[in-house]
Amino acid sequence: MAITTRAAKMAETRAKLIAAGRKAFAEKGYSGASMDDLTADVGLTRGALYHNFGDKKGLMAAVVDEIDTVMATCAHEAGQKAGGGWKGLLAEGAAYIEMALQPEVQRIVLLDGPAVLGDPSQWPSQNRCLQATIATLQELAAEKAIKPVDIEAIARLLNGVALNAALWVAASETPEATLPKVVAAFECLASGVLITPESRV
Amino acid sequence: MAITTRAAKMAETRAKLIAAGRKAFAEKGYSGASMDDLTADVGLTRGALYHNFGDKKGLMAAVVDEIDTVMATCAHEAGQKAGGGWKGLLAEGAAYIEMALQPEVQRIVLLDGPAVLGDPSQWPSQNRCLQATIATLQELAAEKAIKPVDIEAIARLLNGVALNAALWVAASETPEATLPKVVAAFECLASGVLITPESRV
DNA sequence: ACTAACGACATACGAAACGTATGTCAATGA
DNA sequence: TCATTGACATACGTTTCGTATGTCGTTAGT
Repeated sequence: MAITTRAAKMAETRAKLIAAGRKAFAEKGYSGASMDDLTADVGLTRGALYHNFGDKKGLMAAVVDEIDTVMATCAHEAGQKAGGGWKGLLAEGAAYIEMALQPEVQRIVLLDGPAVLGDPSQWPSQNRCLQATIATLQELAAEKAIKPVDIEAIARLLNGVALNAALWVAASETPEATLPKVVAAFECLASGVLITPESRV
Repeated sequence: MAITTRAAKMAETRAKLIAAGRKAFAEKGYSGASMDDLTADVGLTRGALYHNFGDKKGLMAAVVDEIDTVMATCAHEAGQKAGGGWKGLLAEGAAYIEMALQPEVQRIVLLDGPAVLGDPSQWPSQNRCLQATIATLQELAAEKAIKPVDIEAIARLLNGVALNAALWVAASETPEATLPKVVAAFECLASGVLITPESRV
């Protein structure tokens, strides 16, 4: 069944380039990554890259989208597993923070991503994550559990807190010790939107 | 009094390069800024740049430090003017958010800065701002006004929220309309650290 | 089945831009 | 006055990106 149709081969090429991009961007940063070296690592040349992704930034966008999509999915699943609602929201944030312990995530998504692709809130993958947060908040708003504030604003800021918290944990000298403190602080700030101060749904 | 001692001339050279750096980095981004063009704009060459700042990153660090120091000072003054304490903390955050409406701040400090210089919480200027926030929080903690959480964690996250909020406002299509919503959301989240839910000191 | 067209990728080329190594000129100190 | 130092300019080599062109296998039409 090793039939190699063109489409399959091209998909394989794209996958190989994205994988090489993840590695190179994570290890050397965006500007430090050479497209010559990167493509040679998987037995290709820059021709394949420019044909598939347009330019260096195009590959970066594909890499960021892949990583960020996985992050959003994992965070959402963590929220569902926690039962949704308020606890789900907290679990989602905590999951997001923990994922950023990975150097790959930190370097590519948190540091170089915004510089190369612009404000993260404009990324399609971030929008998916944002929509999930907004949905949860609307659910809570319907239950009159949270204050009457702009939901999108809160959702964006909450995501931003998680993202920033992740950055700090990653840069910390003792990430394992910092993580619980950050998660607690995150939950503390998040509780600001609750009407009943110590509500634990 | 136009005595041009060497030290004064060198300081003037540094100032001219930093000013040119602010302009070039703001308009073209870090990687897009050419050191040849940048230095030529102020009647110098790359020789002066590499002699004074070591490399391109060195100039970027000087530019970021200058801008960020001004931001920290302004934010602190806004906090003092609001009377310190809880209201001071909110005013500080709001001031920080408003400053990021400037494209120069957004591009250099919020986007390229972290990518080039690493996690902002490691910058000396950010540390000064952080210390101010920590001091205010400790003051509130002494009054038993806030929950018993890790103060440094809260301070870092609060700064992070402000920074992220600023980024969103700046990227927004209608910054003026977004700003009040974001500030309200910021205050909402910040209130999470308060023990008494609706405390307005 | 044969050929023409197309798509995927390689190769060659030109144009920056960075960092360094070297050169130059003015200011300082003995 | 003269040697030395420091601030800056100039020249050079290397690296890298993006494009323009070339090549080969595959598909479609007859």
